[in-house]
Amino acid sequence: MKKKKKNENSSKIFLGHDHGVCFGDAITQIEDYFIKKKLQLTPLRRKVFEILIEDHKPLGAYEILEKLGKTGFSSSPPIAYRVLDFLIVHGFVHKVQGLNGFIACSNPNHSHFPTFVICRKCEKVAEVSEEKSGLKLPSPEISNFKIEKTTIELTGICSTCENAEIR
Amino acid sequence: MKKKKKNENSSKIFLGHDHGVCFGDAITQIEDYFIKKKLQLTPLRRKVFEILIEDHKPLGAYEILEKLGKTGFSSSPPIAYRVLDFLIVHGFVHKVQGLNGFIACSNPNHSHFPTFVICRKCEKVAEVSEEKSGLKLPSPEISNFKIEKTTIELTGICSTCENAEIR
DNA sequence: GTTAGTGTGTTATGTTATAACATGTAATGA
DNA sequence: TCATTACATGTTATAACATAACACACTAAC
Ligand SMILES: [Zn+2]
Ligand SMILES: [Zn+2]
Ligand SMILES: [Zn+2]
Ligand SMILES: [Zn+2]
Repeated sequence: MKKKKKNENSSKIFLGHDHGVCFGDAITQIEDYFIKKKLQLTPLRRKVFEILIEDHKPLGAYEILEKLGKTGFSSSPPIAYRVLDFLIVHGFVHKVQGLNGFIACSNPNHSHFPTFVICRKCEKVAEVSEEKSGLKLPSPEISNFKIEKTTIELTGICSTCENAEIR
Repeated sequence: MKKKKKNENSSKIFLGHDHGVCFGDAITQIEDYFIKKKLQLTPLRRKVFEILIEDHKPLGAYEILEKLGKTGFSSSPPIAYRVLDFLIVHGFVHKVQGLNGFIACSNPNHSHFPTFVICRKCEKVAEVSEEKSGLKLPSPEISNFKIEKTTIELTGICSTCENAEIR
């Protein structure tokens, strides 16, 4: 039998939240991953991840630092940038270039090339998987180029905000 | 003698330069566009565009400022950022987010959603059109989101650099 | 118990971008 | 004619984002 599943969601990528994992799940996932990979999920790293997963929207490094400071950690810039780099390398955080912000991955624990859909008005950001976005990358052979990392960000206006616009 | 067709390059997007318009052409194109749209191609705007088209690679705002300073213009930051914004709005320049750099458009004068292919080793950057990239954006209706602007950047290693790598 | 690797902290600095205000010039139109 | 507007450029100061370099503690390995 054919699956219609995919298209059900794809018609409203930007509605609701496409939060594959929610708070508890996310913490469990990162714990498991760190154990499996023999990495240290230190209090600092855990805190930074919690800050990001909490309201699951992009935060600037300095916003994160402020929150860290309030919970007893150092709030000097290298602290945040180092931990963020680490979490990015291991796929639990992405950088949203267009906002100079950092966001918890919606579907971590596997390598992927996500698309970020960003409403310029309400500033909501959705992470959309390759399948759902309908976006297909060029095959490496064709482009004669080995893709290691992608930055794909679609900025515009979500239907909610568009309907609310007067112009 | 026939002219080489564009798709001859499409199997090697990243080789040679995918420079749809070269220096003279580019200047002519921007002149025509500005006249048609009744915009002022002032000496400053022209100079910034010339700087970018000259070696057609991404330059930082402060690199551009330095070059401006050497030719008698002001070299205070707002000068560059304002002109760059203007040229971006009118489609003659793109920002390469991954490099905090600005690059002259390879195929200006029409609206498009280009892909930038960036070699992390030689730092060459190619602007690839939607057709050539093989990359297809989700249709607006499907995503329930009106795309106004895209940032699509593929970072990795070009075949030339890969062949030269020891590892 | 020395060494190497890792994680966090600190100070200082580098890089990228914008806010706010000032001046000049040309077109518009009471 | 002379205000009004629009626009282009210039200046100063500062904001926002990011990294270099060094210090110190902890642990595991040798
Ligand atoms: Zn993700
Ligand atoms: Zn919105
Ligand atoms: Zn272009
Ligand atoms: Zn290369």
